[in-house]
Amino acid sequence: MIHENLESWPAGIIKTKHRERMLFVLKNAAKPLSAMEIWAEIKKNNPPSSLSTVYRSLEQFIKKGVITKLTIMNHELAVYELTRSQHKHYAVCWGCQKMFPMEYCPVEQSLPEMIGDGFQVKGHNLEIYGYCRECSQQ
Amino acid sequence: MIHENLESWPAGIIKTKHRERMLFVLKNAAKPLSAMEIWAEIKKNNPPSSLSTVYRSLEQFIKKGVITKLTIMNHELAVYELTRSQHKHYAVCWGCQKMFPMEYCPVEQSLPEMIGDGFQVKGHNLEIYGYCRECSQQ
DNA sequence: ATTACTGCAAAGCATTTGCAGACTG
DNA sequence: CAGTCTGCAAATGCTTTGCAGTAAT
Repeated sequence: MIHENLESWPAGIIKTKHRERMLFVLKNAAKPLSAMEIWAEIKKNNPPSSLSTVYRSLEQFIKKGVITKLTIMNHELAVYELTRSQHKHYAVCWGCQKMFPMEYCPVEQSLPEMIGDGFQVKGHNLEIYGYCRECSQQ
Repeated sequence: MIHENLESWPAGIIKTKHRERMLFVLKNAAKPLSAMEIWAEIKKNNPPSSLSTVYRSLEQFIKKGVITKLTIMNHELAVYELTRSQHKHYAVCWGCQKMFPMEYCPVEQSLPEMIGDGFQVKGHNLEIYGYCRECSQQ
């Protein structure tokens, strides 16, 4: 078991065991997690716990900007990740559904020129689709 | 009422009144439509009709590549649009939820260099978020 | 003490599925 | 005629909500 304390706690959110665990789990996740995946992790250390609590806490974190909710094309579940100062995009495999983080963001530098009509840009979401190395070989 | 015949009918899909109407509706839509919005349009001309038929036909069209399903961040509904040779992206307003089509795609030219690890790119999805002119003035 | 969080169970809602009948080619 | 589509109703599955009890400040 790893030490779970986070350096700082987001303002305006009451600290509980479950929520500490939630942030820890997301912080160490290699990919965005669904509510049920987060719940499964919490249950290991903090039973009892309920899915509805996870959803309610997610809602709080999202409202504070700590967590970002992603809805991936052709996935029915929503997934969640920590809001990072340097955001990531993912390549999603149509074969195995795995998500591969990408470092490069092609949108950043060309955004301003894209938007006319007084649209005030606050952020963006980009997903790449295709087949990962394993799935494309089959 | 406008003449509704489409120039060509997608191969491998049985032609019915409902489905002709579905494509017509999507062809003339200014934005991607949800299944329920499509259903509402169909009902005007072809009652009776049912939502489940719309979903089943959408599935067929998607499988043939005629229609593309989009899942927009922070919208709970999926929306659908005709698959166009020149794809579009949308700016989604956090205020009024309206979707504004954008002509420019910043991803196209820089895609190849982004993907390592043998990931075979088949497509992408990009959404811009923010506030439209009306909503940002409030 | 007051306010907010939690578990449980039930409700909500978009989407899917089963089935019998109707339509397409 | 065979195979597919359709409407209706019921089921599914993720997410939300109500409520009574518990924990946090």
